Amino acid sequence: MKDRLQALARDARIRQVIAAIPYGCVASYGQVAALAGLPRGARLVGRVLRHASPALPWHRVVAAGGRIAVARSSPVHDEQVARLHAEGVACRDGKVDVARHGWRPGLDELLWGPLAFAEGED
DNA sequence: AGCCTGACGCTGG
DNA sequence: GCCAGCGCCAGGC
Repeated sequence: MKDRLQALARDARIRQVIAAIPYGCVASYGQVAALAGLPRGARLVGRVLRHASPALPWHRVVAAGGRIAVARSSPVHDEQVARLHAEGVACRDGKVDVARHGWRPGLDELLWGPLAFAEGED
């Protein structure tokens, strides 16, 4: 039963990290996982996103290199591109310019409160 | 217990 | 720059 609780805590951390991605920025699955304390948990982030509430800024999570993770043919893909575009993040050929919109934690967190969300739990 | 699957990531051709 | 392979962590059956 404890495993179950740990799993929930894990997912919660992941959701919190995603929620912490600033408007107009994007973070990779691996980055989110790492910030959640799960070094090789990129796939877990994907699992969470699949079940997550639409209230989460899921569109700010992209694959490595700024690539939109879902298939270009998928309606979800278009949805994500639209949402990103809405906040000023341009998508070129299913990709986001990470150099320009990539989330670089440390700035905000350093100023507003260092990853407080990624600690408390456990 | 074992095998398949996945909104991933990295290396190499 | 696209595709194939292989590694990775969990969950569903």
